[in-house]
Amino acid sequence: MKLSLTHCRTGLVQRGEETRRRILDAAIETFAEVGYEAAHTRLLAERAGVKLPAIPYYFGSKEGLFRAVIEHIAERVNEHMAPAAEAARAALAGDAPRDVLQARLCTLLDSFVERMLGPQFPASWRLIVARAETDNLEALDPLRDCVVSNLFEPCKSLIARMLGQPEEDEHNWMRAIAILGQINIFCRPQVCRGLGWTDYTAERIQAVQAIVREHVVAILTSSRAVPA
Amino acid sequence: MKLSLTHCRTGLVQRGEETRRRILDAAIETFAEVGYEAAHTRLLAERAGVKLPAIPYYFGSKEGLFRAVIEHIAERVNEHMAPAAEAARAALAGDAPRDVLQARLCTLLDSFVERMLGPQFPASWRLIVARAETDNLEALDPLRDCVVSNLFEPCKSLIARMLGQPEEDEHNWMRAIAILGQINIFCRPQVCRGLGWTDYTAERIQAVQAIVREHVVAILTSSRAVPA
DNA sequence: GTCTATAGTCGGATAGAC
DNA sequence: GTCTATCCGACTATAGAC
Repeated sequence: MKLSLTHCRTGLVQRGEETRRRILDAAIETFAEVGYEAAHTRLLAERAGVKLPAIPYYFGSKEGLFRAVIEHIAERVNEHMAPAAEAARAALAGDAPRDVLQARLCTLLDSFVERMLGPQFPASWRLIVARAETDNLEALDPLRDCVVSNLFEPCKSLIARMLGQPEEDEHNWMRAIAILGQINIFCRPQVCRGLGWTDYTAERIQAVQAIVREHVVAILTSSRAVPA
Repeated sequence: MKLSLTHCRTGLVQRGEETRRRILDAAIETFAEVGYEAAHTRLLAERAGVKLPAIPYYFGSKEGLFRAVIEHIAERVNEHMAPAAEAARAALAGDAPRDVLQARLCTLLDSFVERMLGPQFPASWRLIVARAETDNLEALDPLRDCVVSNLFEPCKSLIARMLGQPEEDEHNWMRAIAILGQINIFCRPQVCRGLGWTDYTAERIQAVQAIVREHVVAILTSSRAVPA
C-alpha cells in the first residue's frame, strides 16, 4: 500500500516535471520570437499545450517563468564556456608566453562562436541573448554576468597581457569590446537573414571562426608593433 | 476679417505642430527606454504632457506614432551618412587606388561612429536602433534599409575591391559584417554602462574611431597578404 | 485642437471542482 | 496536478462637449 502510494507520487512528480519542461521550452521560443511584453501568458500556455493556470502554478508568475528561461540559458552558456575561460585564466596565472596567450584567446573566441551559432544553441536562444542587450529586466542579470565572467573578463586580460598594457586601461577594454563585437553581430537574426541564410551551417560557423581568428591575429600583431 | 481668420488658423496649426513634436520627442525617449510593447499610450501621453487622445489624433494610432519615430531617426541617419556613402561610391565608380579606397572606408566608419555615439545622436536613439536589430516590426524597415544602403553596401564593396575579391562572395560579406560589428556593439547601453560611463564624451568617441581604424587597417593589410 | 468620459477588449492571476 | 470559470485591472481607441 505504502509502496504503491510512493509509486503513484513519483508518477505525478514525473508528469509534473515533464509539464514544467514543456512550458519552459515553449516559453523560450515565444520570448525569443516576440519579446517579454508581447509573450502573453495565454499565448505561452497555448504553445506549451497546457492550460493557463499551469504557469503561475509551476513558475509563480510570468516573470518567474522568464527568470527560469534566462537561468536555463545562462547555465548552458556557462557549461560550454567554462573550459576555455579556465584555460585562459591558467595561462594568465602561469605567465605563459605570447603565442600561448594568443592560442587561448583564439580558443575562447572559437568556443563562443561555436556556442552561439552552433546547432546545440537554437536560433531562439540567440535571440534571447540579443534581446538581453537592450531590455533592462533584472531577470536578465544571470545571463549578462555569465558572459562577462566567462568571455569578456578573460578576453580583456589576455589582450592586455599580449599588448603589455595595464589591464584596467580604458583603451584595452574598448579594444576587447570591439573584438567581441565582431562575433556578437552574427547573433542577430537580421544579419543571418540578411545574408540569405535560414541558419548557420557547420561550414558557415567555421568561416566565421576563421575570419574572427584572422582579424584578431592581424589586430594584435599590428598593435604590438605600435603600442599606444 | 479674412486676414485675422488666416492668422488664427496659422496660430492653431503652429500649436498643433508643436504638440505633435512634443509627442514625438517623448515617444522616442519612451520607446527607447521600455520598448514598443511596454510603451503604453497613457505613459506616452503623460510624458509628452498631453492628454491621451492626442496620440490617435496626430498619429492615427500607437503604431503610427512608432512609424513616425522610426522615420524621423532614419532621416537623420540618412542625412549624416549620405556624404561619406556617396564619396565611397564615387571612389568605387572611378576605379580609385587602394589607399583612396582605404581612406573612404575609414571615413565611412568614422562617420558612423560619430553619428551613433556623438552628441547629436542621443542615447535614446541608439537604443531604438539597437532594438531594431531584434524586434521584427515592419515599422522598423526604413531604419534598417538606410543602414544597409548607406553603410553596409558601400562598406562591403570597398572591402571586396581592396582585397580583390568578388563583391558577392559570402566571405566578403561576413568580413564586412565582422568589421561593422566592432562599431555596432558600442551602441548598446549595457556596454557603455559596463565601461562605467554615463555617456560618450568627445575623447571616448575619438578613441573608438581610432581603435576601429587601427583594426581595419590591420585586417585589410594582413588579409591582402594572404588572400583566401 | 484639446479636453472629459467611457466603450470595448484583453491582460495576468486566482478560486475551487475534480 | 490539472481543469473550468471568473475576477479585476489596464490597455487602446473613440464619442462628443468645449
